[in-house]
Amino acid sequence: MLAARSMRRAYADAMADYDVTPSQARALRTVADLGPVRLSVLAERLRIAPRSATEVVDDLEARGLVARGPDPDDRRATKVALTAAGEGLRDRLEGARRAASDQRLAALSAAERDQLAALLARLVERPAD
Amino acid sequence: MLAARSMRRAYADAMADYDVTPSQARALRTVADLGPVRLSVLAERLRIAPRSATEVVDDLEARGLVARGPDPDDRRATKVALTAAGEGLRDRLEGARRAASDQRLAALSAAERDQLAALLARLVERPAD
DNA sequence: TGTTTTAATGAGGTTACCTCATGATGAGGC
DNA sequence: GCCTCATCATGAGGTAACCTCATTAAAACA
Repeated sequence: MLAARSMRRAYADAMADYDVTPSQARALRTVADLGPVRLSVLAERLRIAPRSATEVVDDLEARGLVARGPDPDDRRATKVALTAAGEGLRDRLEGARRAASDQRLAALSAAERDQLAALLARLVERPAD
Repeated sequence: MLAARSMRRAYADAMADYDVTPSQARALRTVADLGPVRLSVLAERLRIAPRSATEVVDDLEARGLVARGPDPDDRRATKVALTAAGEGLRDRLEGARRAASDQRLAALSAAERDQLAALLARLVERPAD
């Protein structure tokens, strides 16, 4: 947990330059991953209430990073997609994240990194038994 | 990060039965670790503003888990210490935490756990260069 | 056709933080 | 010994990121 915390802090520091809150960065990444996505699906993926997703999207939209559009399959729903500005920021954030990650992981050799990844994967794959 | 998140969630679930918020649990652990401690030191250790430490301690004190007392060395300061009830709860929380941890780590052999611990320690010991 | 469900959002609340101001105390200069 | 300045906890008031519940529009079903 110590290692994870220090890594998360490194990520947060890397994000700090870009004037997005952690919650906005998470939402931006998720929208990028899912493509044009319904608010309710986004909420589920972010593990927040649908009402809260509305707010995060409001913020991102106000910053011009995402855009709301109609869902052709359901006129009640709204689809959220990245704008060009959103994609640009997403790429820069991803780069910063990767740089922070690489810097940390430089303490280990390639073989050790693989070993670590394998061990952690074993921990994760454990279902909720 | 995935592994850490799933572990943190397991911890949170384990805590959920005991009617303390994560921030209270953290403060309780920290007070337990530091013994009778000044509010300002507690704040620093928790990485929150001194004013915020006052609030957390207010909550814990209202629940009878910690008690404020004078600092013999400085009459401006207040020292916070666990009560008997606080120690009891701390022990129960620690037990739950350990149980959750053990359950997760059961996916690995003892040798693998040692290996994992060693690798993570290498990541952590990296100073902020 | 009418009822029920589902999608997003308005209204208002909570938690865990924050900053700034204040009163009491301690510490250094002279 | 007194004066100034720093430091301790806390009052007052604010914010971010969540929440629930109520509402409106549209879809699904019977």
